[in-house]
Amino acid sequence: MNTLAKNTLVKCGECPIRHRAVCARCESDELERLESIKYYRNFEAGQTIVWSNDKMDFVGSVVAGVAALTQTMEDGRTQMVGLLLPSDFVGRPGREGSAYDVTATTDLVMCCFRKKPFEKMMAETPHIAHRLLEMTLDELDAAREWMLVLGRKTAREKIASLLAIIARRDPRPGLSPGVEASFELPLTREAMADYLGLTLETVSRQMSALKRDGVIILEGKRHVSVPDISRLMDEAGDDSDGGYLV
Amino acid sequence: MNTLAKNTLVKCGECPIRHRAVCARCESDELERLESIKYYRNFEAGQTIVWSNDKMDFVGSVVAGVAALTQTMEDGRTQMVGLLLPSDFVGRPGREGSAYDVTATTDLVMCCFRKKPFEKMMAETPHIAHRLLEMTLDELDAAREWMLVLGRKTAREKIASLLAIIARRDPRPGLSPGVEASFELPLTREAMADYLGLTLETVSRQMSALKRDGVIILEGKRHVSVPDISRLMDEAGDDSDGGYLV
DNA sequence: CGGCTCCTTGACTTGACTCAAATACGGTGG
DNA sequence: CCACCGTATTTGAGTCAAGTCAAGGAGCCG
Repeated sequence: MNTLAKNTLVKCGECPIRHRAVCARCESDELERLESIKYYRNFEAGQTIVWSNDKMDFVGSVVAGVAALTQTMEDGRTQMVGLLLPSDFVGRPGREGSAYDVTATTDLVMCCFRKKPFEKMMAETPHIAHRLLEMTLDELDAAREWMLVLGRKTAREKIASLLAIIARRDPRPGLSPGVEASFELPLTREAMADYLGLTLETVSRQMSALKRDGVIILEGKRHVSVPDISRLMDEAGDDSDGGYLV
Repeated sequence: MNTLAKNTLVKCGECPIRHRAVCARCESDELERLESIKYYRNFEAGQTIVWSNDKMDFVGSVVAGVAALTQTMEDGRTQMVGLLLPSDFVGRPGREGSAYDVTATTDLVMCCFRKKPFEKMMAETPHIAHRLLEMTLDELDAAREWMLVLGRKTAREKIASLLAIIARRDPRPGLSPGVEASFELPLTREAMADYLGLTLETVSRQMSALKRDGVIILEGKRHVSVPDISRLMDEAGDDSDGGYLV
């Protein structure tokens, strides 16, 4: 985040998410056109980006940081329905409001496009529409995978699944010997609970249990090291990648 | 189903899902091209249409009947991750295999397109790609709504949510006075359980409870009548449409 | 040194699961 | 038309995983 100071103008060509975001397939002339309708916005951890049902006058990409999509019932029960990491897309072209609350769970930088011009451009440049279709299909797959987690896994498996996903998307190699992955949790215990359909007490207990059983190593509350990734995958219940067949 | 006999050739112009399926926006010349690469297939209730990870050489639309997408863990736990009703799309352009098992839960008619020609056509006709994007975004919204059901609702609310969804998508008006909706369940108790992340016993108990409390009227195991839809919505926990505002 | 917020842990409760049986229904063959 | 079988469903009794309620602890900042 610190590398992208507030209101810094970044050339699309130098953008860190250039090859993964909705603009991934654009040619340089298309990028120029995008540059003319884009602007950056910064959000602090905890800040709401859009409220559910509010009118959105932009769409955009997460450049740095993590955001969450959540749904809330009248009595306050809430469920996170999406976790947006850098390069993920926010907003739905062709619809006025947001269907969910969008909240920054860490400090965040968004690359925003004014909505009308973006929609016009999408209609005219298949590269953008195709990439957005591809990304939406990927998100649909991720949502469905998550339905299995929510519907059928135990609390312990749910926690392990979440940790495995974060470890996979943040593939910093282990620092010390005997540590295969190591990362900072971008979520509070409560946010984890909202993602997993659990209470925060249950999250805390299962984190402690995984630590006690040596599946993870906790340094402070948020830093997680994983000595053996395939062990973690086993705990998650999807041992399809248990190590065989490379 | 009976109106579409096996192997009957149907002109796209006369197709019952013409205006809702992936072909909805096509012009008549595009429809002709689609007609040249399409064929119909019939499936019986319970039959598997594609196995997870199997190669799919077609994509297509459900014309009549209901199909389910399911994921299964090694130990047999299964979760339904999608319910495909007429006009819904099956398969993912640009990917070899299916990510899920696709099963017919009632007798079913599919309009299939050979995959390669369909992909080629998609690249050339924005009408199809745009419609598919729109449908995929709708499915993503539906999947996320379902995540709230799976993660945060009680068994009783889950059942009520499922019944409300089916009642909404099958808007046959009530036959008798004092009945606002009435429909045939396209799922067994076990399939309902797999959709809702419950056991079939719990589904059965909650169906009995809703019947006892007068929320629904059961005739036989599968036919459901709803005397008061807003009551059912209340039971589902999303009383946003409680009846006010229109 | 309070006063936060976030997290952990303990004790008890409960909603949904498991195991087990009984019942309904549709179809088949006599 | 009826006896019989297999599948789908209902119902009961007991258990357990996760929830609720209630204290504490840890780190951080003014």
